[in-house]
Amino acid sequence: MGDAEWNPMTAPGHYFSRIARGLTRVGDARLRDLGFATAQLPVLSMLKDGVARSQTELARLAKVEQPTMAQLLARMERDGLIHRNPDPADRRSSLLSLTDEARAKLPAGQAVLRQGNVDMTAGLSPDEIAALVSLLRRVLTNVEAMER
Amino acid sequence: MGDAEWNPMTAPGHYFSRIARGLTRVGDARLRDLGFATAQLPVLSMLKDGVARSQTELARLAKVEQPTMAQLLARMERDGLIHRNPDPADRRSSLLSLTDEARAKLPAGQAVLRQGNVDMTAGLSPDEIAALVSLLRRVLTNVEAMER
DNA sequence: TCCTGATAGATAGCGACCTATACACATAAC
DNA sequence: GTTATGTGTATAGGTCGCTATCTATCAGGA
Repeated sequence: MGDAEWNPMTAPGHYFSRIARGLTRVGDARLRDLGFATAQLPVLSMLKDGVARSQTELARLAKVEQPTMAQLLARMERDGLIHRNPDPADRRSSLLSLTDEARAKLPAGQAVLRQGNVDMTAGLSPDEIAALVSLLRRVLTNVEAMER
Repeated sequence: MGDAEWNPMTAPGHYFSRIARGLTRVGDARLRDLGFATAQLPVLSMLKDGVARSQTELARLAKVEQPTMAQLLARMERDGLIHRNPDPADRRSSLLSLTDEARAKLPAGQAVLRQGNVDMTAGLSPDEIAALVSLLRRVLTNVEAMER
């Protein structure tokens, strides 16, 4: 095989990086007027309807490590999107919930991300989109298996 | 539609982020013994065979912004992977090239990344892999169009 | 030749991700 | 009850990506 000519830029793996970075850039640009960032939307969505959750729970659900979530939440608190209340059942823990401003703007933020998902599959038929999602799921399963 | 129930975690876009991060984590772990990082491989590959390139050229080819490449190259120089020589034709510019150590270890690093690309498509038929790459290319084209 | 606009790099500052580690509190085991 | 273990957060330190901005040099046209 032409392994001597193998180029990391044309390997499938690199497409994931470029697509993910591009989506984040576009998403952040489109969300900026709302005062949101792409990485915040999972948290905001998990706290909607008045649900209060702990930092660890949010990290687990959003699939990031706990210190990553700690930093993200610190910025969101700084920016007035969330606030903390002590967990009455566990003095180590705080429960996070949305501020009124964040709750009010959340639907618009979700709409922006939804539109981004539509835009990135422009020109793909419903069958092709379904095939893509199915393949992404299988690749993600493989990648998670590689981590152990 | 069930838009009220739309969840960013199950949107296609989020798969790209998780797959990309997972691939980077796995790649970095597998490359650590070699002293390489995933982000360095494009640079290393572009400088193989004694080719010397400028920082701007490397940034353009690797599809990252110039300051990103500047930092990456600074770390690589610190770690003894590359060195700079003044460009005789342009006093603003330096030409980067590989150190002997980096050149010696490059094939092993490329093999690690190649294997990662194989592992992440485990269980996919050649046709499915081809379909995935084709879909990724189309999505990337869409994402790049969204940035303008 | 001199000015003007393009280009190469450097630097500052920030976001989002990671690992490793420390600490406080909770809980189970004895 | 005391001890051991587990769990929730915090903190330190590092990589990689971005935008914005600055300086130095180059190159073309008046």
